[in-house]
Amino acid sequence: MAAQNGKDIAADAEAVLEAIIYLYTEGRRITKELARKAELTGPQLAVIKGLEQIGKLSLTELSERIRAQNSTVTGIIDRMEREGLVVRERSTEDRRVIQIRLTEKGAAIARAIPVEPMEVFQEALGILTPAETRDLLRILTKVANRVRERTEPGPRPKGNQEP
Amino acid sequence: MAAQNGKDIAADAEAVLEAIIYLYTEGRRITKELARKAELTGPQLAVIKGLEQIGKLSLTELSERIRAQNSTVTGIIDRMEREGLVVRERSTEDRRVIQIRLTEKGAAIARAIPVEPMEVFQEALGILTPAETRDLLRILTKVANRVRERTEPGPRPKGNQEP
DNA sequence: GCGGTTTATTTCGCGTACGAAACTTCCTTG
DNA sequence: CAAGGAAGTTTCGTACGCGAAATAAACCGC
Repeated sequence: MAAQNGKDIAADAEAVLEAIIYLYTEGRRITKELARKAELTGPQLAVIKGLEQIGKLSLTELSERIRAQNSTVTGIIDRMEREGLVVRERSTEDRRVIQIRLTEKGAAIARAIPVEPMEVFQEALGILTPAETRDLLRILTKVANRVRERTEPGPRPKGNQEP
Repeated sequence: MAAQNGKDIAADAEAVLEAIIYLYTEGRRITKELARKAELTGPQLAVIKGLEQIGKLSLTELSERIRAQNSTVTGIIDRMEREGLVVRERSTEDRRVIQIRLTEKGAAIARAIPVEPMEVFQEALGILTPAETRDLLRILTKVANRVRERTEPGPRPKGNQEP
């Protein structure tokens, strides 16, 4: 029951990071491959699946959903509109917002792709025992919260010292 | 001690994935911010730190180190060479390979950036008990190996069914 | 109802990121 | 040693991905 020294901890941190990077990039790769069968890119598949579930989303809502900046999503929607997969519609209530919805072509593709990208992970996580899954979630959450604390010191994500 | 049903497991998988995505993207964000202080980008910082450690690397070795394709790294090195941070040298033994090493300017910047991006994670992992760290590593490795099995079926990563 | 601020989206410039094809050099094998 | 393949790098085309600035519409207080 020797306590771990600094070197061990550093090595473990490195290994954990390795694993996280591997899982993340592999997840992206799998999503991309899945999308390719429908002539889509990864982000485009995420958009189509999001719209299929909700039906209609503003550009900002879509951005939050796929974790990207608005300026990025503008480009993605541009290309998808060019391909006839989605349409932009200006909202009548608030004329600043653009609603995005699937065309019939887009909806058909959404229906044709059965699985959520997430499912690959669910399958992999399925080999863990329930206790392991619980532990994993608990420990990861603990680490994530710690990182969050360190990187979001105050309640203001916008203000900074030089105007 | 009821067994978890499918819905619970799906929710857990989603939450685990959330945490992994969060940790990964946050890691990138932190690296990027660190790099910005030296007028670098994230990948450029990774290159400089890699070269500082090893001294000299071929483009392919560098690609593996920063987990990117050769064609991507070509562009990164182009820009870094333009900025006078690195130089390309054709190997005399094997004239196909390009060795990349830091210039004095690049080395100075490497010295000026004290921390490994990794340290933020080590700090965060520091709040775990040794047992938790071990468990985390063990479980993540188990999941990663499972994904690896599923995605690398045989010992030949190149062959496929249509020639 | 006018000026000032906020919110939603787009534009712009730059830097990855990837896969396929081209190019050069090296290495086999007949 | 010549033909052919393999390995290392670059080029090309396309698609993110981000932040800063621009634009347009809504809101707010008075």
